[in-house]
Amino acid sequence: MTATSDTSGSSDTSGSPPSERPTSGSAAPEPPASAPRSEYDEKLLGILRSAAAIFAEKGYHRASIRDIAAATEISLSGLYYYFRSKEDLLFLIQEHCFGTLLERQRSALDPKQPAEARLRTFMGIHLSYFLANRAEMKVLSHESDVLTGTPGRKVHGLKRAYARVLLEIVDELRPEKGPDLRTATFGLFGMMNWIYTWHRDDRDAPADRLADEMATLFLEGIRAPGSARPAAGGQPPSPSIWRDGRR
Amino acid sequence: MTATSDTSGSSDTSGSPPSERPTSGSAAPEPPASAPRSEYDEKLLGILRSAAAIFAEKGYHRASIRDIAAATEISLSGLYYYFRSKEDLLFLIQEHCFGTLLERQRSALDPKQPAEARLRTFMGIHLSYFLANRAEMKVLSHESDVLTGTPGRKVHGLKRAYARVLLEIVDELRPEKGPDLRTATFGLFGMMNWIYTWHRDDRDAPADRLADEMATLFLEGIRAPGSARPAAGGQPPSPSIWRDGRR
DNA sequence: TGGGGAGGCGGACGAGCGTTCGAACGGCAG
DNA sequence: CTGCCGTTCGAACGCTCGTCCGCCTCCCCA
Repeated sequence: MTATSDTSGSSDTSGSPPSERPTSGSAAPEPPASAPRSEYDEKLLGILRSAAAIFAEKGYHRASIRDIAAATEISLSGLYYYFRSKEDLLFLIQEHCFGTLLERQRSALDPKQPAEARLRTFMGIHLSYFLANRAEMKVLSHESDVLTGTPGRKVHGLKRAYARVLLEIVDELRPEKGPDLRTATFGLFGMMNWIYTWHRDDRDAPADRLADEMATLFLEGIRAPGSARPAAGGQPPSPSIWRDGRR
Repeated sequence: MTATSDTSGSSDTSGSPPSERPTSGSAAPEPPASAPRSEYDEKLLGILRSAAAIFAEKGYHRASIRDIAAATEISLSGLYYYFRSKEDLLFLIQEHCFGTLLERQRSALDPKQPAEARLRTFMGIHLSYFLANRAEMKVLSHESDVLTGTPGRKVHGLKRAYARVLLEIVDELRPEKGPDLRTATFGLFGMMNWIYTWHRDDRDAPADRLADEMATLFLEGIRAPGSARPAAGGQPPSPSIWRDGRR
């Protein structure tokens, strides 16, 4: 695992208004999670939150900076004091979310615990963060391939690091001739990440119960003795109606 | 279940170039799936396919009609002979895909078979269609809330009907005090639909094997005796770093 | 008291967007 | 041959977008 603990390095080559990008490092060792921070940071965080909500609602490309200006009550041009471009804004949101999530998992997971307990911890944190920050997570899922160049690579790296955490847990859990590791792990991710598609606070269970139910389902499933016997009748190859195979 | 078998009704109020929208009804009883169709239909289908690929790659809003014109080698204005607007184009893609998928499931599922076999059939069809028409499915997932008004409602209805098919199967499978029906079903959908995010033909299993592995995992999981004991240590409520609960 | 920088704003710019219009082309019916 | 109709196109319209420029207002510190 490459030491991805650089606080702000690489891409921040220029110097926007406040010399560089000020204190918002993702790996700073501040113990209490709610430090007062500077007024600049406060405001930036507020902008990120509003922007995430708008990106989630309308999609990144359809949302305009003017929309964000209206929501934050900052003028169009005034916003550019806080980020360099619309892409930069998206990057800040994605990096902040993934960074926070990764940090939380790492500090909560105890390697000495058995894999099952770690799986439940992981899922609990993942789902509660997901449901608490739904807009941000939708942006994370939907606009994952918008960013290019260095920022894109940075977010991609965070994502891969995050996935690796779960991959390792699942790998411990997986019996000899169980399902394929990637299939099981990303299947589990799908189960969790699909949530923003259907979950409604007023009729579905809260995060911790969802995590429990999904964890149980997954744990029982992955421990299947041999396999639940694929059952004879699959279905014929059935040609695509899209005229050809569409690859 | 409301009789949602109307062939094309409601929204097609106007009359675009060829009188109305010609033969492409989703419930027409043509037995061989590969009818030659008219030249107009051929060309429209080709446009839909190209457009879906572009929408999948760049996202609906970022993709321009000019992009589609370039891909199809039809002039910008010439395209408007085949659809009324960009939204209409998206609608045609979504309706076609959901309609095809739903139709296939309905004709493949035999109510006399046990629930487990039906689950495997459903998953096999779903996953193979997904992987064969990846671009279209990405569009279906990503741009599901772009359409408004009548077209939006129509696609939404297809989606709900499709979900209901799986909901009913899972409901049969689910034991007394098993997981919540919606959680289990949409968890399963998530497992399958997340695929376009990670699956790569050159390293991951093909659709039918994926379907088998996921089905086994799910079947063993949902049949868990009591439950796999939620294990003492969850995690504390842990306040969102997004300053407040972000609801 | 005065100078300077952080923070903010109105207004404009060029580019790209979806859509439309009127004209042209080719084959078939009269 | 003449006229029509399905099909295609070039060129433009009006609009919204991201971004930038210059100017203003405060407040802090010397």
